[in-house]
Amino acid sequence: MTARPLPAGFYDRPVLEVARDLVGCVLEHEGVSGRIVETEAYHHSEPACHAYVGLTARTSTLFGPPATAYVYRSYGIHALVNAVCEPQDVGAAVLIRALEPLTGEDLMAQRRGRDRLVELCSGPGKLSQALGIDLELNARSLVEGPVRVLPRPAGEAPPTLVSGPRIGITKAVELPWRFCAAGSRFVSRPWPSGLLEPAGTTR
DNA sequence: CATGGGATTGACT
DNA sequence: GTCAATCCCATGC
Repeated sequence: MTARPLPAGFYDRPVLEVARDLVGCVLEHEGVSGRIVETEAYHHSEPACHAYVGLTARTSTLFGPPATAYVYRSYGIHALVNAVCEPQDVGAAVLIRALEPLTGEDLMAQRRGRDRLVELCSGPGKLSQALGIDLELNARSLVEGPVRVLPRPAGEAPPTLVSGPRIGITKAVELPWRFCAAGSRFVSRPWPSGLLEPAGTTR
């Protein structure tokens, strides 16, 4: 049987909670899917977030209802996928940064132009390419699809998390708002050894 | 209307 | 380690 997507209420919570809880869940688009192994949280109160500038044409999705996809173009080339969180009028989202491929690996490899499993979804630009997600899917529902997030498969234990600074930003670099499945080889970068820190022991 | 800066990736020294 | 590709959009004149 096919799992039902996470309900909208899952996203209508503090973005840091959602970022942690999304690790281990499954991102799916048209039969191609992967287990989420890396996320980052963004909130309009801090300058690394696009929503920091307030409501504009670009950020309207972020300030919209939770459980929608915020997809934007990065560096002119890549589409980055986020899950909008918190109530309407709060600009907050979780960036999906890496997946462990689960289904549709052949199509992923074809779209990516590479066949090594670890190179298919180990980065936010890579995974959107592998899943065939582009800017047209911005503002679409993550419950209704076509891009959906499914709960952690039944019987699967919640992953142990490690947290650390977010990648590739120049502002608010000190916030430890990146979350990875401990030990996963599918994350976008190897974990900095000095920053290993079980998320459960951080507050 | 012109400009500049990216929540990245892959190729290359 | 360095660096270019490439385009959306916020900002400022």
